Order: sequence, then structure tokens, then C-alpha cells
Amino acid sequence: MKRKVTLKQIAKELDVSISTVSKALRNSIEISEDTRQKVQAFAKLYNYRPNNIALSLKNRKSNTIGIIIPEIVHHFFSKVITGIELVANKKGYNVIVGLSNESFDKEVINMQMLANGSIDGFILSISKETLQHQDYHHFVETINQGMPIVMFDRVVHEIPCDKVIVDDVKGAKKAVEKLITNGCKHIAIITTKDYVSVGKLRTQGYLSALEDHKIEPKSSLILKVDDKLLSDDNLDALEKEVELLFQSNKKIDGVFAVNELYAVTAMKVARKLGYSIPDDLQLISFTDGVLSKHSTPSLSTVSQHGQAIGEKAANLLINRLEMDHGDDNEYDEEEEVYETIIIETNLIERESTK
Amino acid sequence: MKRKVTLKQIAKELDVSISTVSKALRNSIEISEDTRQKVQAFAKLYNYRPNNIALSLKNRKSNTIGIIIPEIVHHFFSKVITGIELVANKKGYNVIVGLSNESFDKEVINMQMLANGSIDGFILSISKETLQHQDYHHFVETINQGMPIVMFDRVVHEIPCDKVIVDDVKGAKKAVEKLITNGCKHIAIITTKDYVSVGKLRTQGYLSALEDHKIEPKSSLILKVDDKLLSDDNLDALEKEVELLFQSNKKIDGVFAVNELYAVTAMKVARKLGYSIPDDLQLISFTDGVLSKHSTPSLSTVSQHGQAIGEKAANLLINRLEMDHGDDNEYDEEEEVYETIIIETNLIERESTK
DNA sequence: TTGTACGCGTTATCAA
DNA sequence: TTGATAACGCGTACAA
Repeated sequence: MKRKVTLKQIAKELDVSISTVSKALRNSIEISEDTRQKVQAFAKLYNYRPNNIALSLKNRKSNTIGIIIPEIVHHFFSKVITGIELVANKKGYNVIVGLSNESFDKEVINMQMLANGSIDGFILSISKETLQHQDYHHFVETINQGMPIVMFDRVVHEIPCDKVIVDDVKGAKKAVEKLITNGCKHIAIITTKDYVSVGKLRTQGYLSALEDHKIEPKSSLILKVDDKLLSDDNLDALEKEVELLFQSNKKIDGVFAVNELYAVTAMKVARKLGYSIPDDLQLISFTDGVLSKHSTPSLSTVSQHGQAIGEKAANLLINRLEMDHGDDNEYDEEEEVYETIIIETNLIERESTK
Repeated sequence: MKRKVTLKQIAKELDVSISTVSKALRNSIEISEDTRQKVQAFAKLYNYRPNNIALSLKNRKSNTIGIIIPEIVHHFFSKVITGIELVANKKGYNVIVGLSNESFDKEVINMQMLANGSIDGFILSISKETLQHQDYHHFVETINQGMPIVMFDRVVHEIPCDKVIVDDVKGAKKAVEKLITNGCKHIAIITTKDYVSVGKLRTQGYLSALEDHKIEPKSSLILKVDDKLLSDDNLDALEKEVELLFQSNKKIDGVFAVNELYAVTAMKVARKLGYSIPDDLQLISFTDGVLSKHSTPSLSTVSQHGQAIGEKAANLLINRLEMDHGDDNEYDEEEEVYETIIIETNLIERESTK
């Protein structure tokens, strides 16, 4: 079992100095054709590759991006990672993933672990717990230490950093308007508690659509699910809540859900209660994932273009990383300008709407 | 914008030597109570954290695990990552993810990028293209350079490394036997081409179950899907193939599919053709993911326990990493012993079977 | 054309 | 009790 070969070993073996080897490998004109070839041949033979860690230390740059997301078993987040990875690799960056599991503590710890030299910047989506606590000191600290952050999807606008978001309000509004034009009179929404920023915004879009069409919102048609009730494998609580919603509002003919799971569950419950889809009841879900595409009937959704979000976020981060370069002593006080990019959603119509 | 504070800066500020600071922070008894407190207070104030990169270089150990998987938008792989991450973080390791996108070249490049000091070992599942080419030199080289690999799910037994797999044959067999005991007489299988190791094994299990029950296998009941036909968003090809299967075998009363997508598609096609589930047709799928759980009717599946696989793989790798430590000069020739751990599957019965 | 010396941030060893 | 030095692997400015 031979260890990885280093410049030092090559130098010793060939009886030249380390810097000669280094230069020879980088095709420096300082080195004679002769030794250059000799060194390169030897390096190839032993499959020499520069040690990334040493380079990172020397350059104070790891060429690695840290991603922190609440959970990975989630089509949207996976898609975003795919997008980030695509762009990052193309530009010579690696990607390192940390999961917060929707926990504040894990988010903080994970960021600390990564921020100590392992990565050059973060791309992240905030955990629910953090949003609820509204404690953002770890983001501020990270940024103050000169490490850029790009937030996506679940963002906090107080934090000075680039952001990539979806037009949640508009996307939700378009969806609800679709239901309205399709003839729905009694549209329910299944959403999250308000501290989840995207849930709140989508609820806003729902209300706005109603208002525009002079439909009086009814609080009994608004179900705000407390996802603390929901463990991964116990969906009974959710089903019961949804069932209650239908039973206390017999006239419901449209449902807008802020995520796939809520929509699929609503569909299941509705069918059990005898609704025919889309004749008696039409549904649209935010987030386009596997569930929507493959459910029967298939679900109409608001697509968020997760991969595009990831790509955009990676581009923003890398641009900033390569721009900041050498900013150390110059216009330190110059006000930084941050972008917030809005990725347009679009409505994908499938079988759950007419 | 203050850069991260280093030992050197603290030393200068407090007018002591770097090594004094280092020792003070590590609570060395060599240092006087007095200076120790002074240093620690200062370090806390400036939020000092040791630079991971420098530590990695010094210790020749990054405490980071590299994961290479074919794709992330896949419930099973996501679950495995979750499991790996869980164990890794608990033991002080980070996790860095590379995607091969089922491509041989990307697999090789990704491994090279990571193997140069960034990580201490790999956990990976082989890409389809690699399996097809049967070119495994990159695995062999990596292992020869002293970097341990743990393979999971899609493995190659020729490579000397630890492996975590599922009892694919047995799991498939149990599933098909369930269909048989439930009264199915004409059971079709929807599987992959044979070069996908797990597809082949599951097909084997299917055949074995039939044989045990003295049922003659019929090639017309075996559909081997060529997934090169299938782009992410074009599932028509798959649907057509499945439809053909049903139309040329009117007596099919049971379907075993090697993954969720195939199963859900089969269910959709069958319902379109007028089958009632589970009365006319029963289905079981390998792989337990979101699709199965939330489809209507919900799908009975063979659960692979992705998270358990990830946890086991991480444990294997970390154990080996911490065992190898200092093995440099001792019994170098001692034959390494590798484990292959088999994670038992179990059948989850839902509405698609009686 | 080649080699020496330094620094990136840390720790371990040895000297003061 | 503290400090100087070397080392991890690399690249580069400068000296030979």
C-alpha cells in the first residue's frame, strides 16, 4: 500500500530540488526541456496529483462550497443540489453538504464545522426552527468573517447577502386564479404555520387572488398545519386535519396546497369521502416533484425550477468569491451590493384541474 | 470585515508566542493559570476556531468522507446520505457529496478531485455506465493509494473493500412469493437490463420464487426496460412498453417491479386498461419511497432501509479509518479482511396487495 | 537552469 | 512556565 506521492518524494527520487519538480510540472520555462520531461514522466508514472489541502492552506481558498439544507429527502432540495453541483463542478468547485434537519442547533454546528477553512462560502436554506426563533446571529457572524452566503427559498431579508427565491406570492396567486377561472367557488388552502416564510407568502398569494376576484376569504377554509405533529411515518394527524376541513366545509370545490404532501393527502382524503377529481374538486399544489407527476390523477402544480435555483445560487456565490479576491485592503468600506434573484414559477396543468 | 482570527494574531495581540497560545487553548498544564485564562478569554471574544485545513494538512487527515452516488433525486440515495451524515457527524466527520449522474467519466473525475487530500475515504454506489463498461481501475487505484472505499447497493465483488448490500435476491423472492400465496398465477416482472447488478439479482429472486412453486417462467412476462430510453420528463416510452406487456398477456394478475417508478407506471397503465387493484391485479415494488406510500392505492413494497445502509456504511468506513491509523510500517503485508454486510429487507404490505 | 527560503495555520518536541 | 523550531505539501520570489 503506497501512500500518495508528493513533490518531495519525486524530488528525492530524481535527485533534484522540490521547486524544480514543482516548476517542471507546471511547465515553467525556467526548467530545461530535459529535466522537465524526466519529471513529468515520473509524475505520470506515479500518478502524482497536487494535494488539495496544501493548496487550500496556501491559497487560503478551498474551492469548495458548503450547502446547508433542512433535509435532503425532499425533491425540491435535491434538485437544488443537483443544480449547484452542476455549476460548481464546471467551475472547479466541490460541494459539501450539511443537513440541519430543521434544527437550529444542528444548523449552527454544521456551519461552524464548515466555516473553519473547509469552504469558501455557503449556499443555504434556513431551517424551520431558526425561522421560528428568529435567531440569525450565526449568519451575521459568518458574513462578518468575510464568508459570503447565498440564501435560497427560505430566506430572511434582514440578512445582507445574495438571495435566490421564487415568486411565492405570485405563483400561489396564479394557481388560485386558475382554480377560480376554472369555476371553483369555495377554495380551501392547506398551508403551514406563518413562521415558515414561504408558507406565509403562499397564503398571501391565495388571499390576494380571492380579493382580486371579490371572494370573501373564510377562515374555516384556511388550514394551517402544524408540522410538529407530523413525524415522517405518521401522517394520520395530517389526514385527520384535512378530513375535518372537508367535513366542516361541504361546499369545497377547490384546494390549493403549499406542498405536494399536503396536496396528495388532500386528494386521498377527498376521494375517500367520495369526491370525484377534477369534476367535484380541483387541486393545485405548490412544488413540482415526483409525487405530483406520478399520482393518480396526476396533480397540477406550481413548478419552482429547483435546479435553476441551484444553478443561479452557485453562479452568484462563485461570482462573489472570485470578485472579492484581493479586496482585502482596498475599498473596505465600500457598501456591498447584494442581489435578490426571483425565479419565475410556472403552472403545470395535469389531471387534477379541468 | 475582519478575517478569521488565527493563533498568530492572538499571540501578537497578547504578546506571547504562538505555541503558548496553542497550549493555553488546549488547556495544557504547562501553561500558568493566569495566561491560560487571558488567552482563552481573548480567543472567546474573537471567536477563535482552529483552521480545519491546517489541521488536515498537519494530521494528514481531513475527517471528511466522500460520497459518490449516481443521482441525488432519488429517495433511496437521499436516505442513504441521511444515514451516512448522521453517523459521520456524530463521530466528528464531514460529508462531501459528488454526483456521477450515472456517467463513468464523471465518476472518475469526481473521485480524483476528492481523493487528493480532501477526504479520508469513500462511500459510493457505482454508476450504471461503469457497471456496463466493467472498468473498475479507478476503484483499484484509489484503494492502492491507501484510501478505503465502502460500496453500497450497486457493488462489484471483485474489488477488495467493505460492502453494504441488500439481500436483493431474497427480498425479490419474498415479494414474488407473497404474490403467489395471494393467489396470483401469472406474475410479470418489470426490471432493468442485466448489467445493473441489483436489477439482475432481483430478477433472479423472481425466477427462484417461480421455480420453488413450480411455475414455469415465461419470457413474455419479463420486461427488461432499457433506461437509456427514458429521460427524466419523458416517461411515455416506459408507459408504452408496459402497456404492450399487459396487452400481450391478458392473464397477468400480479406484477413485481424492481423500483417504484416502474411499479407506479404499471399501476397507472393497468388502471387505464380497466384493471381493479388489488382485485384483478396485485403489485409489489422493490424500494420503499415516497411514491409508494402516497400513491392511490398505496403500493406494497420491499423496504431497503436506505438510512440503515448509510449508517452501516459510515460505521464501516470510520472504523477502518481509525483502525488503519499508524499501520504505516507495521504488518504491511497482512492480508486485509473486508466485510460484506447484508441488510435485511422487509415487506411492507399496503393496498396494492390483498 | 537549478536551488533556497518563506509562508499558509497548526501542533509536537525540545530548549530555555 | 514559556518560546523557538520543525513539519505537513505546495508555490513562488529571489539567490546562486
